[in-house]
Amino acid sequence: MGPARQRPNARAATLEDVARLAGVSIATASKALNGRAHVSAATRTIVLEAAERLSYSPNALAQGLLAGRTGIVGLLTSDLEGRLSIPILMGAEDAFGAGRTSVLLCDARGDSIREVHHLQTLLSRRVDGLIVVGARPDPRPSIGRNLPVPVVYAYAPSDDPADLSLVSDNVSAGRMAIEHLVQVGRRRIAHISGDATYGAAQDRATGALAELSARSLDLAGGRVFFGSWSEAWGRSATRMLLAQAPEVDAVFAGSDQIARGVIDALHEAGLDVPGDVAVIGFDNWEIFTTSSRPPLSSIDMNLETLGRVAAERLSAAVDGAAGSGVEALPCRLVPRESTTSA
Amino acid sequence: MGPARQRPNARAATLEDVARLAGVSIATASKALNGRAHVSAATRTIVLEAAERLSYSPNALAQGLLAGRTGIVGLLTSDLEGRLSIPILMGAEDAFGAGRTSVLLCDARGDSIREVHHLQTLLSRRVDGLIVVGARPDPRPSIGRNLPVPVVYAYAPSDDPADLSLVSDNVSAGRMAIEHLVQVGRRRIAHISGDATYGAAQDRATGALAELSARSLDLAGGRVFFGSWSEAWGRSATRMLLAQAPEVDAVFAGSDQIARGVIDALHEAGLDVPGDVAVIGFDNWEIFTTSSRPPLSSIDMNLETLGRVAAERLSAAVDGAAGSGVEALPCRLVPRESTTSA
DNA sequence: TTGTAGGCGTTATCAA
DNA sequence: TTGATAACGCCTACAA
Repeated sequence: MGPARQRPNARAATLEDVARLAGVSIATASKALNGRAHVSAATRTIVLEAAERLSYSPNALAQGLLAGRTGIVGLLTSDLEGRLSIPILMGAEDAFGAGRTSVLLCDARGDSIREVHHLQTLLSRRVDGLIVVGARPDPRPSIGRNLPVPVVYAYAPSDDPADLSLVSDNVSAGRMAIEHLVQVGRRRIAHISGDATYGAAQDRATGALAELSARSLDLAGGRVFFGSWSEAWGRSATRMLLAQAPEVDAVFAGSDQIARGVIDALHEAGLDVPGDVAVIGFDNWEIFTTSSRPPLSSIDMNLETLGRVAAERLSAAVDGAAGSGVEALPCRLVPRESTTSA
Repeated sequence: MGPARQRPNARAATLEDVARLAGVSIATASKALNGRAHVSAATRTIVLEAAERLSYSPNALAQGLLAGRTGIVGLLTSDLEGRLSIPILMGAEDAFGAGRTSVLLCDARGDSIREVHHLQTLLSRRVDGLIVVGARPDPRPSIGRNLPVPVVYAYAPSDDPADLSLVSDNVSAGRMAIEHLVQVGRRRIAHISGDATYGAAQDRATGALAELSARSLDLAGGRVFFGSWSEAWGRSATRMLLAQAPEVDAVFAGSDQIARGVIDALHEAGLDVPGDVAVIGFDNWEIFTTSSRPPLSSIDMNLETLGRVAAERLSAAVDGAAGSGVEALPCRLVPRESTTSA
């Protein structure tokens, strides 16, 4: 019955342990610890000391059972690399406020069976909300209506318009890229992008073409060079481009990897970046942008913001009607030396 | 009282709802759903149908409260990019068996205050175990003894020998790299690595030197080129190397990024890879190994295995004494074209 | 100011 | 075979 000392792997102390050590009832201990009124200062002090001695930390399970909310949100992803999920997760953590809400991360690895399985596990754990992150920025199957928790899709929108989806505004990002290149004095701008079946690739191209057209400029090379999201494609497309439009003075690449291939090929052709040709990438993936020669300007999709807004929408949905439809969030241009003014 | 249809955001059904719909007691419904004996086949069918109709899924909180275990493990990381945590997380998920155990991911972002905070949150949520993933492969501060749950450190070991740590066997990985290069016919091998303050860099170099010495070979360039974990360092170190030891026929790079810089500089010097010089990297980071020209041989740290073993050790620790000390797990060599036999 | 008691959803024990 | 009941740890009306 003496004061319990910490022992290796001691079982966690309960409120009852604290109350007993403090010589008060469980109810009083609870009030004291939660800062409720109707507790004398002396009693409060005694209880707090007892809790301290026992390293008491309240059992969040029991609290959750009672409160009807767990303070946990599920993050269901298919993003093997984690390069999408992690920033989104961090944004969500920030928005919820560290400690108040935790994130349960489940990777379905592109397997819909596993996804359903994870979904059921998350629902069983009574998460307060769900963020679904797709692997590519195109509509993906909804995980279902009538779920007992609010759901927000991030990066990849749901194919059900009744769901709420948050995506990057790729159209305006395309405009942004062109606008920037024009501002640094370029006029003969080409666009080398990735897989044409990606909606994001189409959207970026649409935005870029719209902005060019608004400025009465033509696309260098006469067409968008769609291919694959690889460095190799960036190289070979650039060779084709140089053959068709040797006067090109800027390239808007659909990804940072493509941009690296573009720069590579430009160097091989004896051209200087940005002296002869300015290059801007997409994704702002640091390992590419900073190791590139010269450092690569790029467009950041603000994934942290996506996560933050997802968290806000979930919080809003808990107490009120959930939104629906697709919400496009702005991207951000990060200028570096590859597009320095000539 | 009629059968409840699913409604948008309907509250989750409880066991009591199922029992009522099936016309049995809560106890019977529980037994039927859990496949326990002493339930008639007819009753079981009725209960299962009721559960199905209500999309019943048991409240894991209530189960956990009773069972004294939550089926959740915490993953505490400082790995901003997620390139360590995600593979480790996936390995752990696999080992636990999907669905039986979920992983709560917390990123401390290198901030020890935040780390303590996350730790308390995780303990409060009564996780069954904790995996701590450091950002760099050197001893890191222990999160403390006498914790009420078992802890395994992965990638970065704890500085307290009483803790259990799982790390990659960098020494034997260094031997492995040299052995491979020798097997493809190389004799004049150099080692360009990263920051010398990293224990892993030292270990890999130690292993490499030991293997060279065992084969009576000298290190090309006469010393290990320590620098930084960057492509730029790979390039400049290679230039120095070529000036000092133009006869070099292989380079063991301390990371894939360094290896890319090495290959770059070799190409600039008019040398062929692997024709003139073979190059092997470290980390087996796919975006680098496959986009490299030629595709880069590399050493994989088997992070999934690290996660899997961490999960196994945690499971073992739950029912029995936890281990302690540092356990080194083998790496794996992935050959590609950059070290094809000459 | 303090303590008693009920309930959150589930499982297990024991009686019917 | 079934069902009432007691936990698990916590919070909160309400009673003392």
